[in-house]
Amino acid sequence: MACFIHADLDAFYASVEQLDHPEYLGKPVIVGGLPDDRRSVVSTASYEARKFGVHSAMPIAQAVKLCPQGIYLRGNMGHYREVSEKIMTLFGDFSPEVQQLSIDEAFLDIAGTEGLFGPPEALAQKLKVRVRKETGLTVSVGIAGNKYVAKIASGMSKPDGLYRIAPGGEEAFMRSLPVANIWGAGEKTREIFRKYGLKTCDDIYRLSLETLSSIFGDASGVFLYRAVRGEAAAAFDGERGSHSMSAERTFAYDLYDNFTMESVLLNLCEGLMWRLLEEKWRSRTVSLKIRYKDFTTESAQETFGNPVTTLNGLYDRLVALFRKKYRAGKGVRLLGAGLMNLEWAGLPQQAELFDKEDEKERLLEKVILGINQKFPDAALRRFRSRLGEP
DNA sequence: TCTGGGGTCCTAGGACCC
DNA sequence: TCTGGGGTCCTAGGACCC
Repeated sequence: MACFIHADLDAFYASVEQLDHPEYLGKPVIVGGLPDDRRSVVSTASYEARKFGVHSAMPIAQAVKLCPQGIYLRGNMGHYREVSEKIMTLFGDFSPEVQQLSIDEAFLDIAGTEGLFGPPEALAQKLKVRVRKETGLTVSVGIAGNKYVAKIASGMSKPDGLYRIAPGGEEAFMRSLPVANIWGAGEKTREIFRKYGLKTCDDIYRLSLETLSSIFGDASGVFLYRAVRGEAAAAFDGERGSHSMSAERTFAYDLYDNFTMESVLLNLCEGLMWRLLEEKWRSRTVSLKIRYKDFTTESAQETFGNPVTTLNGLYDRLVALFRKKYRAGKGVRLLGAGLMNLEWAGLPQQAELFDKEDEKERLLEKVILGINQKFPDAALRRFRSRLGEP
């Protein structure tokens, strides 16, 4: 019998900070930015902070108004990743099949583990105790016959909860919920729900697949049809399709100057190139993102015959896109760069793809990109001068 | 109170080929 | 002589998630 656990750490970043700084315990902790950081948003709010109405994605400035006595932190992603890895390893002791969904949540396939850990609730209880003992963190757990329903269940058990949907009870469970509980239906979709007077999953359940598809489009129609029946979501299964990597930066104050903006693009390229080499990916498609001061967002991408092999090559392609796309004089609040359709590049390359000069440049760049991880400013200056900029 | 950063997936239209 | 149908790749924009 199929059985899945969804394990989700409670207010992860804020909880880690409270563990590292016991003086924060019991206090409203808001990770995402300092009170004076312009244009920052809340990444995670501790449960104490949520009582004031502070929640994820809220602008820091608004959080400060709601909760002036809060402890505001920018956060330390590297540290959170370390803690996350430790917990994911621990999850591996309870199931051979752990599917990490994000930094703070994972699915565990626990079919056939009964002999070792007892019934699913007993396993979940042991897992919660171990996470608490070894890290001090609390985790909320959902148990169901498929991943989708397990995820909904864990969300309803927060914080520090445990919620099991009995086998076969998935459909009745989903139908009993308001539409707000549907994972995968965000603000825009909820607007359509309101427009059609759909308040509960049962309201959606009563609509035919044809009706749902005509209202929400083919893919979303099928998704909703299955979701309210408590059926597994394709999104959580199967092998991932195409990969991409991107980097972007929002500026505290809008930029107008091309030289400054192209410096930023170079900076973004360095980070991407470093990761591309580290993670052994290859890409032929470069993308650019510009968000103007009025929040309108434009993007451009171009696919080339040959993959990106050097920082110089990546920067040249990105700047060409930028010079074509940027509406001169408009204030820019965000610039982004990306590499799409990544392919595994771990296999030996065909030598003819790269000429000798290119190969020399790649080796030099790799060394400098490495240095850049430690001394960002020095490396940036050096590259700018190499690129012949003023 | 103006709206982060890093991802995935979907849609619609165009180019191109058979 | 007035225009099919399917498949694939590409691009721009959007919705959504944590």
